[in-house]
Amino acid sequence: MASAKTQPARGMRDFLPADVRKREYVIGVIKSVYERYGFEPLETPAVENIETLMGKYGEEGNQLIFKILKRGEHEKTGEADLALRYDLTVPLARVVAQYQNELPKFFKRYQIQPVWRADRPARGRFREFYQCDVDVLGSKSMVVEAELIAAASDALVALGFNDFTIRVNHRQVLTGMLDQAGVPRDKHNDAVIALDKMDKAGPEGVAKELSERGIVDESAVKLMRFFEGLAGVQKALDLVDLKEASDGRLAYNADVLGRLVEFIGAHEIGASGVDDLRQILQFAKASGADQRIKLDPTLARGLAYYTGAIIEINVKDLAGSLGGGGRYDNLVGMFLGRDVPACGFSLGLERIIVVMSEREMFPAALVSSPADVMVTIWNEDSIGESIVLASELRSRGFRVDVYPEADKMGKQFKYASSRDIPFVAIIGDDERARGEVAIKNMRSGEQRSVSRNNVSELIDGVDLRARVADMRQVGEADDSIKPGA
RNA sequence: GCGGCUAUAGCUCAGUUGGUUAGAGCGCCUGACUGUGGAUCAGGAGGUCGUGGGUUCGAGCCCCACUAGCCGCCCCA
Repeated sequence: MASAKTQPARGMRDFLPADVRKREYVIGVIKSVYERYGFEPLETPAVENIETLMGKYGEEGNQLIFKILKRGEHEKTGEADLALRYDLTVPLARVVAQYQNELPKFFKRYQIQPVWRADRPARGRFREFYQCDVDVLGSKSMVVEAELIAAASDALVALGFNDFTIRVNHRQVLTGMLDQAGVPRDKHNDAVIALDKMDKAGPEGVAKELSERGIVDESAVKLMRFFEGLAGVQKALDLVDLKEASDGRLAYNADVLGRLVEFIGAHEIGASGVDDLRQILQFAKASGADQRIKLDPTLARGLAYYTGAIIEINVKDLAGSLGGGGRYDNLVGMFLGRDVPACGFSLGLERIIVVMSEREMFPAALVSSPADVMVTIWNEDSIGESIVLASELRSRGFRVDVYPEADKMGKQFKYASSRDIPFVAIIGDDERARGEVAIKNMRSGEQRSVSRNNVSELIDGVDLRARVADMRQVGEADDSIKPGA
């Protein structure tokens, strides 16, 4: 037999049962939090017309779109007319433009589906991956930003995260800062890319890159002085012994806001951006999410469609982000010809899973066995009886596996053991003669016989509803499992 | 797209300056155990050393290309 390549395509993955359980658990938690915020579900096709996607993500984004060649007689032209969706935001904008009359004035939707990018795979980065998006369309109010931040924050907390940072910036603030520093508009992109590397490359690295990207020294010095000022604030706060770490965060944000006002001054666009940030902090305070927020004037984000606030969530042990989003007030306009204000946020499922696995944050119940009870088969003649017993147990709510062959008892027990099934039911000749069934508790090793009607008495400690409820709870340290188990 | 590292049994890895028949642990299968898993013991299966070329009397080892994976850059969820 010829052995073919069995790996999935590059950057794509198969999900075995344990993987799927983890994924469904995370999706379930996120979904329930999103619904608690009044978001409604939406699904869109994997494939979009290529014009729908092209030009929405910037130059780099265009290259990373998975394109689908024309089919049939046009295939040989090598042209593409369809493409796999690159994110969930642009399809949403299309949907809103298409169904504007059927959707509510303020459309709050969540969408958890895969997207595809022809990117190079890396840790936490795949070519097919799930995004968990929430977006609000129809309002320019910063209440939207604050609520999205609170929802994403709640979702992460519900999954057991407590150390994430929600970085917030604003496209208009970036514009204001760069204008005030005297950076010409056509160099804004270059400057932003350089500034974005502040946390990795440090001030020296950024200064060097600014100069390499053709930002004149005078502008660069103004910018660097500002950011060194911010770093100084952070350093000073680190030295103070605060009661709560979040107090430092709040003090820092207040200070940054003040410095931005000062730096941007009367610059109209910039000042309105700073005002947005002020409001976001104010509204986020009401939900308590402000303690997670860190204003970060170096945050850039690559997607071309953002117009206002930009948001990104980070944890220390992951180079990339756990999620990101922002305001995109004129993306819908590209489809509709009339702007609809919008803002959204996306959590990256794969990255959340990478970090949760490494930190062993998944609840133990997740890796539990595929069944509560396995019914053995005594011999060929008793197969029917085993199936009847399985049906009885299933009707009582147990998850029941029937060993499919009349194998040696040892084999059957070994199989149940290897699958971590907690109870094994046996109806052998003796049991049958007495109208009983033997139940062995595989954890304790104890085995007892009871009449068929009382079987469930011996299968204790198993309650599907309790298990599901347990899974939904925030994972505690001693409630966790080994990754990859 | 760029730079570095890696690829040997199902898994984790040894493998000497290039030299007969490539090893270990774990796992798997069989038996000790005619109605019972985990522990122990005995035995067994499983590798064209990622793929393709090259150097050499001889390559798991050296060289080249390709593929896949990891780390960094770029970008991103």
